[in-house]
Amino acid sequence: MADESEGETRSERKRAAILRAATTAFRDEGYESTSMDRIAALAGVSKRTVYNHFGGKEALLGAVFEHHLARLASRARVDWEPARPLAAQLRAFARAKLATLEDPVWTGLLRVALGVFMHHPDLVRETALRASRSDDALVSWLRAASAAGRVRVDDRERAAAQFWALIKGELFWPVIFGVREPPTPAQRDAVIDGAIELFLERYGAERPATGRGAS
Amino acid sequence: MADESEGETRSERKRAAILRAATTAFRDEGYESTSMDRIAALAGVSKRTVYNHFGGKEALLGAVFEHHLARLASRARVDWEPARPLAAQLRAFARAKLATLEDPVWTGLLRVALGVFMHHPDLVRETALRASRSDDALVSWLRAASAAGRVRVDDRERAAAQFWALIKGELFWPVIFGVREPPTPAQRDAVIDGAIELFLERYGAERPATGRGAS
DNA sequence: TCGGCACTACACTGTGCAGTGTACTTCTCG
DNA sequence: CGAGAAGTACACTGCACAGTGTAGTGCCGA
Repeated sequence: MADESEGETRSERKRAAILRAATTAFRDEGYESTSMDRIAALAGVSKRTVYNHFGGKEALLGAVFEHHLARLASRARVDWEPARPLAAQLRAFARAKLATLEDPVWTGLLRVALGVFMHHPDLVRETALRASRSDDALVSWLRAASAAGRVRVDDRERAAAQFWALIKGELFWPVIFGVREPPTPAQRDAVIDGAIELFLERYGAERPATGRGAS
Repeated sequence: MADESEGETRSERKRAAILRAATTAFRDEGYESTSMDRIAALAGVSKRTVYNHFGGKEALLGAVFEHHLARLASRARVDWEPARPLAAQLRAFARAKLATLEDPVWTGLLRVALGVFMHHPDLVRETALRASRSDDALVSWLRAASAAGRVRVDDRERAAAQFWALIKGELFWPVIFGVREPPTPAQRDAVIDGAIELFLERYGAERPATGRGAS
């Protein structure tokens, strides 16, 4: 939590405080309903300082968003490992991506940011591209697995999209939109396993028997 | 286009005009950026009249949303037909649901409404429930198909969720969020076919090859 | 033709907020 | 210590807009 406010310039400390304050304010109150005065107060900083650090309200939201995006980007990635069962590797993919879901700060913030960016098609597109960069990792993985003869996929893009659709459609969007409670780890794994089963039934090339590989 | 402004009370005509104006205004400008004055002007109606017909801004958005929801709800549904191939029936499901995507008024409006409702968890839940009512139709369909021995599905809810996740994940969310252009009919059908293929490979019982009887 | 309902024009309140300008204080670092 | 960068307090501009009150006008049905 308070691990980023140590041993820095006064300026950097202030900046961090503002970002933290803005994060919770935006998340809890929404964008429009959060005033810059409130953020300043919450950060224990003068309003002027907020404006000295960030161009304006919109820029501040952008900075907050970037900040957390970067924070989350430092999550593990998955590489092709010939020796490991396909299901296990796919599970790792899914878990890594869904790790963001367990970060309530992020989900709340994303909700708000989505609402705001929705009216900024350019921003959306740009940010979405960066966020879906990780989706591409699965494409590479599929290429490797395909070369190794472990999956039979002609259209890797589509297969990857399908996999993510299965995962996100059940676990991500419903949570983002508040239609569903965040899943328990057990539920989450059940969905992931279901998705992997569906996926490998079609694309997997190694099916031994009733290989519902219990790991 | 102008098919709902005929032969009605003056009051009803005005009301319709307001709804129409609000629709385009909200869709084009977003919720916050649209003033009631602007809607009134656009509808060729005095601001006071707007307030006489609708409680306030939020209520107006609600009414607009309801209006179009009702308009779209008058779309075809799909029933279990033993004689028809599974794939064809599923395709009908998918097409019916995606018909809304071809209504640009609706997508634009949904975008805005999502942004607003995002801060109203109760409203979201209620509306989402109504909107996902149609998902349930697939569950019933699966029950019938299962009883007829044409599919082997234990968890129908999950299977239905997976199907919709496949469809929406590739065609719905990306369009709503403006990450992707609306698909051409050809692209749309390609995705649908891909989803159906994946789905039936696992759940279809009329498939010759990879039989996983197990039960 | 007349009564009343719906609509209009418009002024007006009240608020909330983004963003700025400035004189003053505090911190930090050489 | 001393200078300058950064922060503070606060007053203030300007605006946009939701929502209301009212006095008058047009419309529609009986």
